[in-house]
Amino acid sequence: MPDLRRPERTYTIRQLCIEFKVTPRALRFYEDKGLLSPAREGLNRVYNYRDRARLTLILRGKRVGLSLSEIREILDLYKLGDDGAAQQAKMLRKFRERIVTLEAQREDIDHAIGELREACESLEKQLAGNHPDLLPKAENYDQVLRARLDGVHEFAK
Amino acid sequence: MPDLRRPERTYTIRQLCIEFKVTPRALRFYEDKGLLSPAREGLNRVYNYRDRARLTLILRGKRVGLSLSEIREILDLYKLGDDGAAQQAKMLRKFRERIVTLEAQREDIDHAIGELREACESLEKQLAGNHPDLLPKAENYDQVLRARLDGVHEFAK
DNA sequence: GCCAAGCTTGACGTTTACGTAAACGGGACC
DNA sequence: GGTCCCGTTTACGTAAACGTCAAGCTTGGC
Repeated sequence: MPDLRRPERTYTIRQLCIEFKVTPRALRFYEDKGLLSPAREGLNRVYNYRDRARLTLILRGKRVGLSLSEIREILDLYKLGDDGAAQQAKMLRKFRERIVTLEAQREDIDHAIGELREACESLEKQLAGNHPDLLPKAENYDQVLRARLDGVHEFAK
Repeated sequence: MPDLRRPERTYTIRQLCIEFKVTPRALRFYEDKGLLSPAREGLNRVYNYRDRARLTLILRGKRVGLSLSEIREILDLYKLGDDGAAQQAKMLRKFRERIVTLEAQREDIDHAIGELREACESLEKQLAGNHPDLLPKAENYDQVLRARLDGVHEFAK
């Protein structure tokens, strides 16, 4: 019996689904699209730690707004490794482009957060004056913190 | 003839499309979905500065990954203003939720940017050693800066 | 031996955010 | 008077990212 914390550890489709809060359909879909290619044991899929790492990247990519095909491109580029210098140069350009895009997105997000904070403050003031009973309390930091430490992301949607 | 910089300024659909780099179809679609409601001059749409501001918010929302219906919700909440305290409380909760989501997204983006930077550095080193001719130069800061000052965002896609 | 649980592969349905084409109206220009 | 050009509505098409059956295999438990 293998040490469950070792890289030799493997996962069933369901285990990964539960851990990352996705459906089996999604994982099969990613496989269809060439983003994952787990081993098989008979017909059943067997995911290893590399598949798990790729899934992490896939989901992160999704969270920052990349399409599956864009994610696939990046994953493929990684895979190519040191195939040819020309490929590497192309890869470098792509990465730089992506960085610029992401930085712009970051600015948008900061902007949005700023506006939302202001709106919250103004709302809090109004409510504090008129209906302090209705004033929802700020989040429980303990909970938020634990969720983050657990790697849980249930904020989406 | 009105001062074009004043809030009284109005816009045709095409003017807004060019300024924000969207298609007429998109603006009509947003209207269908209740995100915009420009005045009419006969059949023709006439957008004022408030419509323009809403469009700015719509596009920013899109950039940070909100769906049109989510954007509509937020816009509607703004519109409600000080209708009822209960509505305000709901709005406050929604805004706080949205902030948490956006902060998580920002972390993802930072993470992704970090990884991409590392990958770039490693690629640059390899290329510098083997094929310095193929090494693409970092972006022209002048260009990037001017684009930003112009409010141009052509990084997407 | 059988049934339920969990896996598999199709295959069709759904939502979102538009694209695209058809058919029409009204000014401006030549 | 024709013809662009810009605008309109209506309507069907599409790509992405899955959801949702349907039908079948296999494996453990009773």
